[in-house]
Amino acid sequence: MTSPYNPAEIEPAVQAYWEDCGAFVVREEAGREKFYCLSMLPYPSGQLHMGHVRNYTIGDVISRYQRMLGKNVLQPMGWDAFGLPAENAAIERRMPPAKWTYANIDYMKGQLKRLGFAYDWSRELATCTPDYYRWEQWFFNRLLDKGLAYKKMAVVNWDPVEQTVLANEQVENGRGWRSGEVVERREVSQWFIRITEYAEELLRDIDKLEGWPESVKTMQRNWIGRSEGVEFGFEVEGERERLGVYTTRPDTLMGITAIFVAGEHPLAGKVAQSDAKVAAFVAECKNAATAEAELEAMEKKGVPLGITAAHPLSGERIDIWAANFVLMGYGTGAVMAVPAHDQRDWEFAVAHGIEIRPVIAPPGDAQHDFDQSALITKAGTLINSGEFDHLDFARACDAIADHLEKAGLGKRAVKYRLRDWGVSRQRYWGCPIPVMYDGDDKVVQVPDADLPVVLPEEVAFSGVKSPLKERTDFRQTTLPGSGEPALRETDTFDTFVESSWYFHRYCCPGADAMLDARADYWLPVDQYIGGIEHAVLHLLYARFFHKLLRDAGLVKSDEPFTNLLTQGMVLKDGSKMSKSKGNTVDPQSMIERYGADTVRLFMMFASPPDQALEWNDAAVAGAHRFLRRWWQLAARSAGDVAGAKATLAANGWAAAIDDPAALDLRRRVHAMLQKANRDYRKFHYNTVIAACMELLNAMDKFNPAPSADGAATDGAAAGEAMDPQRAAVLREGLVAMTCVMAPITPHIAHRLWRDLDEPGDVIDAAWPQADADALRGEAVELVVQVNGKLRGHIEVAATAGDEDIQTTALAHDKIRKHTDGKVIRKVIVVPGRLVNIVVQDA
RNA sequence: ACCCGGGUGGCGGAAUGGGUAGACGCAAGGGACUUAAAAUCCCUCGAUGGCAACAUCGUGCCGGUUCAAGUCCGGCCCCGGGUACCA
Repeated sequence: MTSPYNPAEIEPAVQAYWEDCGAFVVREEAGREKFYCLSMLPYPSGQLHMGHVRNYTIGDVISRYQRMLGKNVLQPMGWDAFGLPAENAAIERRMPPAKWTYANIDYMKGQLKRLGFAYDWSRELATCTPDYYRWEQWFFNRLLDKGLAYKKMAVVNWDPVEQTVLANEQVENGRGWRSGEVVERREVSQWFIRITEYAEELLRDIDKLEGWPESVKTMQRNWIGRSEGVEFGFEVEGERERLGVYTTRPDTLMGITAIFVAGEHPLAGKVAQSDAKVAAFVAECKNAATAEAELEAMEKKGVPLGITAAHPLSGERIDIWAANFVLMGYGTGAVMAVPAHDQRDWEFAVAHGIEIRPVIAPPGDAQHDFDQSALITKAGTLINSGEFDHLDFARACDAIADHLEKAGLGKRAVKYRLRDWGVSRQRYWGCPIPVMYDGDDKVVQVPDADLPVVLPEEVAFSGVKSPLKERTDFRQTTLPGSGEPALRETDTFDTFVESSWYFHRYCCPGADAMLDARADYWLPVDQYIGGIEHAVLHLLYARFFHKLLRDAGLVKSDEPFTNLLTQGMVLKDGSKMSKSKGNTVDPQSMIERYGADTVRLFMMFASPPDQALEWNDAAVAGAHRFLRRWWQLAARSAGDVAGAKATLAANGWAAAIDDPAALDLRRRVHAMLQKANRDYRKFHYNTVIAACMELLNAMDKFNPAPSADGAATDGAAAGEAMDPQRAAVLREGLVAMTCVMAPITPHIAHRLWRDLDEPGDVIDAAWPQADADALRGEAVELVVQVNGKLRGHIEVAATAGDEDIQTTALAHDKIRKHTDGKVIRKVIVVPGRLVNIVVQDA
């Protein structure tokens, strides 16, 4: 027990013990409360980075804590193994992506094990294995059956570096999320999944996600982008079809003084055939589309088409313009312009001399200068709108919408910003989309019995173009039934498809189906932990997929993640750790130097999980110092305390202890427990650790290390056995601290638990509760204020009444100094806290 | 522009539903031990004035509510993140 703290010896031994007894392998147990704790699975890039370590430490602390609360805890881990980096690495190293990926998984798994995470490795999965993706292909067949997956030509975001299509979610500021290159627009035949079919439910159910951060919910709401409005048409001279527009402000209908259509709008195209100026503008819009992203604020440009439309209510002739800011992809590609009440329309109108016609009076008596800006309000009442004058916003919208509907000119409509999910990728290293094409290029499903469509792993991979196109053994196949020749699809799925259901599959390892009944035992996930960067992408797709699975009868719940914790970034020198910035710290070197417990402790101590964490080498050493002091205190506090414990327990601890220092220490032990219990629930591990450090400082003073000359600095002389009562109280503190620290630093806790003669393993110890009796002191210290300023402290009996407290406070020397010669107006007593004496000059 | 966060010592960060601002740790300074260094231990550590006791100021800025405001209310400023011609 006197050996120095040596994590290099302790940690592998404890990990081997856990592995040998299958400590973290779990089964479904009917009637026992379950807890499914999930961390976002890593991409096997080669080695863990600090972001992973932080994410997985948080998940592990939560899992181990929940286990000590008595729950049946599932904490799985796996690999998001398909994706582009494997292809890049393959080109660089001239090895197949599969080989590179599996080698990385192997190495990173070793790193995770070295960190001591309590994973059930028997459920491990890698998304690139046919065992996994065959069910994805099977499910795609179900989506095809239901018409929820379909193929269409579409203008797509084309990443010129990655040579592939990107989803809208993967385009950031007009650039590819991974390549950072400006995205081009191309028309390609693509596979889509009908997420828009679920837009309403995905939006509505956000309200159920009480355990999610508000920020993430807001981002998802904005992304889905629901709006309510009216769709209606304008009669256009010389056109049979009406020109449809969509508006969320039908109340401003009488203020329309122009109509704007997109450059790609058919009407603009038609006029362009005979009008060179319009033709030039349309061409400019098309070219600008590519460069659009590069221009921070593009100039608002437009040309008149030289044709007019009839206002649906007044019949007035209104000019139609082509304008570069109207998007063909949203609404109808045409908008009504109300320059008086829309800032963008106002700017365009001012630049092109279009009439600004106010139809809303400013609220109250306010005046508005339409030469300065548009009047944006929903608070005014209508003017210049005939029969609709004097109506407020809500009534005007209703009345005008009713009018349009009755006249058959339009109808109320709900629109979403959300687009269907494009899942085709022109990449090799992904899950093959399980379809084929017959001689007429018609889509034919691969029968379930022929799944999986296996991706060939031994490939010569030299360039960016998918080797699948050249592999005739993969490409050429035959039609089911007839045996006629057919060609396989060579596109693969977006890797977000795999990561949308991996946590379902964790529940059902080895199932000879996509999922089985076990899924509903574990799901929904009780706690999900991951990076904020997935607020929309992954978390929206996963919610969507869960609903698809539900509607296929595979799960029962509506939402997959009950609670979500988004951890903050790991920073170094104020900016995010990244290879490109060259400010990374390798977790491996830290583990080798200090041990896993120190790295985990620092991660949890430096800041709360949802905030950014600043890496600090010196503070890591400080965390290590704490573990060493704890270890040493435990070592010199060993010895048999069973007898004293039994005596104290029999008589009631609080009543039986007569040593005031022991009584005080015991109060501190239980104060720590009270704080730890409260803060564990809030994920405030930094303050839990601070409370343990405080307790350690107190215990260190209670049983100090002998000084060099052999004499103890306080209390009993060195070598002399400690008073049994004191020893028992100290032991209680050490045991409590070991429990509380166990989820954070599980290796040292495991070893000390044994050394402290506690039964079983600390991973299964019952979570300790604070003893109210221990917290109740004989006396309490109160703060005394005069006019809100701190002037002194008094000690009163815990049972003292307000009268006594007041008398004691007023009698205090320092207080009298501040109250003498003054009139006492009021005395406020806050029980257990303070006394405030309000005085006034006489 | 809009929507979320957030501004507290030299630094990371604490502070139950208004109730001792700066817990805990890091860094720094001083001291002990040591031939020396490392390690360890002890002390100091928001600002200003004072030998000191102590006093005054202090949680981005201005104002308000209250016996009492980092915390609540109103108005601004700054930083981080997200979304943006969305009709």
